[in-house]
Amino acid sequence: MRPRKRGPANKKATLVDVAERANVSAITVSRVINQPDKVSEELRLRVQQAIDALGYIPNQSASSLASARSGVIGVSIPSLSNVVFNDVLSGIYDVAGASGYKVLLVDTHYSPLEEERMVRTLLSQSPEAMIITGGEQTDACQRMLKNARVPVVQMMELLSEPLDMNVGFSHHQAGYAMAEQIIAAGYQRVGFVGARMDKRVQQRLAGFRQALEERNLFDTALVATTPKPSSIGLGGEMFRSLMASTQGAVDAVFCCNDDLALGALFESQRMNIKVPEELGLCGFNDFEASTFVNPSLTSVYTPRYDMGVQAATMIVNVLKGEPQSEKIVDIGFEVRLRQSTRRTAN
Amino acid sequence: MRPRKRGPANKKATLVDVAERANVSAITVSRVINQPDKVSEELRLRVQQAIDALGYIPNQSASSLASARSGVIGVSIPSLSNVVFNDVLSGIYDVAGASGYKVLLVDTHYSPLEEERMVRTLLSQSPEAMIITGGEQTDACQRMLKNARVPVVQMMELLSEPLDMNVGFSHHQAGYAMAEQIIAAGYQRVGFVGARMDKRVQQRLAGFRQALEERNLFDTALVATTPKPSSIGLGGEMFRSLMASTQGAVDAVFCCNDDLALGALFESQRMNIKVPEELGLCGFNDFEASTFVNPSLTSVYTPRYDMGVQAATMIVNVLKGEPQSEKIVDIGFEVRLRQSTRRTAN
DNA sequence: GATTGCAATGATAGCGCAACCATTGGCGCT
DNA sequence: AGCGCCAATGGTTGCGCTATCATTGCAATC
Repeated sequence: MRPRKRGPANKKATLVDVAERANVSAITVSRVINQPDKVSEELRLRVQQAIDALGYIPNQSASSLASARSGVIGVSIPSLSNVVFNDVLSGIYDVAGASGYKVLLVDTHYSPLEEERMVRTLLSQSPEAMIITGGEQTDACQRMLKNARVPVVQMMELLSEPLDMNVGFSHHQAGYAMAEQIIAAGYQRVGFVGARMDKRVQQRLAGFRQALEERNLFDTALVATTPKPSSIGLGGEMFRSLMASTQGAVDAVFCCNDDLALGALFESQRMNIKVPEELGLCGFNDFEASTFVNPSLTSVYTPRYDMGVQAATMIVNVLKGEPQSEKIVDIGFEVRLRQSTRRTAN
Repeated sequence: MRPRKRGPANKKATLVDVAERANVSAITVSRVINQPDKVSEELRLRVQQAIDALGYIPNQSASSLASARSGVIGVSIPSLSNVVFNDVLSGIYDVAGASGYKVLLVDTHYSPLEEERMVRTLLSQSPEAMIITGGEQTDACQRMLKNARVPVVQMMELLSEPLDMNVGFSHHQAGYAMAEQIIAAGYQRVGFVGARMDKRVQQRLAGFRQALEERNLFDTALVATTPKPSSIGLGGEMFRSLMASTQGAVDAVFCCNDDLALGALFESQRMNIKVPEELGLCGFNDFEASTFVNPSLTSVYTPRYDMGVQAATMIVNVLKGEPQSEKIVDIGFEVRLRQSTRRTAN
């Protein structure tokens, strides 16, 4: 390599440049940045001055390489556009940021193959820990994660055999609980509307189905699903088509999330179907709108922000070397009954 | 440093390990990874085999350090929980991902000081480009960005003096246009409900105000603002309190975004105020719910996904060395009139 | 048949930083 | 006084990779 040109401010300043200017050794500059209490007040000020004067910004690549610490937590989620992950990410960012970690985020578009590619990308950044979604990684992906020898949290759902740590709740139980409540509210012919149909949605459906089967109320004809991504518009469409195909032989509908449920609710208004009197309606995740819409929408609250906080906290604690309390955390859920299932008659 | 222990798989595999196993030089392995066409078929296969066998994952820190290319685009947004940025991020991620760039994302919580801190963090990762939000960076922050000598896109709004590139639309014009439409629909006493009141919301308000003032319709008493973050719940509260404080002397309300507007709409339903007959209502950003709610909500559509795509595309083109068409792109907006301002009488 | 050109591969030398160990000097203790 | 100790600072080395410049061998050219 050619000797570097030494023109004026030709290149970004390095540790050595700062050291020269402050008339100290490079390692002292490094200490000023990373372990300021190990440096005398006087030197620290002198060095800080040189840093400011040169506009020095440490090169994290070099630091990572030399110290084997990147300060990065890799996070993989299946969808950036699904609002559910916003809240989770907020929790992760808040905790990670407060502990000085950077978050490198990737979107797998609900594809295990893309997830594998993305995890490889993340691992090449030498993250100190990983937070990933669910448990449907490819074998190769799981192997990579194990070889990486960093703490891993799988979040969003409870797993029977997590790779390492796990925080989530049982989507099966949640689906079951919601179904029970619908029935308890007096509805009998309960339909299901589901989109995307990823693993977690399937589990909700399974829970729902079990609750109904136990009471001999389950009817496949009342279940409508699609691999398309959820949206309010889709919820409306699916609702209308379910009502048509069943010729109204449905007295309640459980939507696999609140987008669909809101769409169904708005559509039912246009169809002049009275909710909750003629039809019960409920969703999942409890978005803010569900509280405020008229009638307010029954839903299953999922502690998404807390889940993100929990995931990041587990990571940070392990990285700090603190004793680990729990490897698996059930963050729970909460059925929130509102007007949309409050059948007055019956 | 001590000689590294050579136990079995004691450490993660390196380029050299792969090279030894494949019986080639290290640089050849590097080529197999980065410029496969420069290596003969035979060697390429042999090396690939070794890579797979060892589960080798390149160390991006070392690569960045040696090549001065990180493959990272730094992105700074003011809020992770504001859904508006979801769409923008989706666009950025789609384009960046397709071009092989990683995205390092930070959240500044609408604070210029935190933004400065976060930009410093981003720059320490040697990003090849930066995408940041708006133009209210601190002086120090702007200086850092200039010294970094990487392409920078400021997005979300049009700036008179962008640091480098700029993509957005005029919030002033958008506010003005919406106000014009409200008036054209026959409303006269138009209120404004705004939350967060960041620069862009202020510009919307300024545009709104100008349109009303030009017609002698502006009345400060009808403007309600708060620094709190927007939400549906807040929209309901602010609407109710505006109606109370003005004793109903308002015949339309422009909310600075759709969260507030939906909250206001739901609240108006509970207050038995007929929209659009007794009251016109409109929002901003055009969330999906606005299309489907009853009555459907007039709003200003903002091309958020496209804006993300545009920002990332500009970056990628510059990085590719392609001739740059435009440094400043006005991505536009579109007033979408719906039922909530469709006054039947008058 | 000698020359040129190019494709394929290798050797060497850093990139900027921090781990490690060494050195210095001052302090408290017996 | 002599010893050990610790705080403050520095010198050297190497983290894992790629830019750069060889080197090799072979085909195409006249």
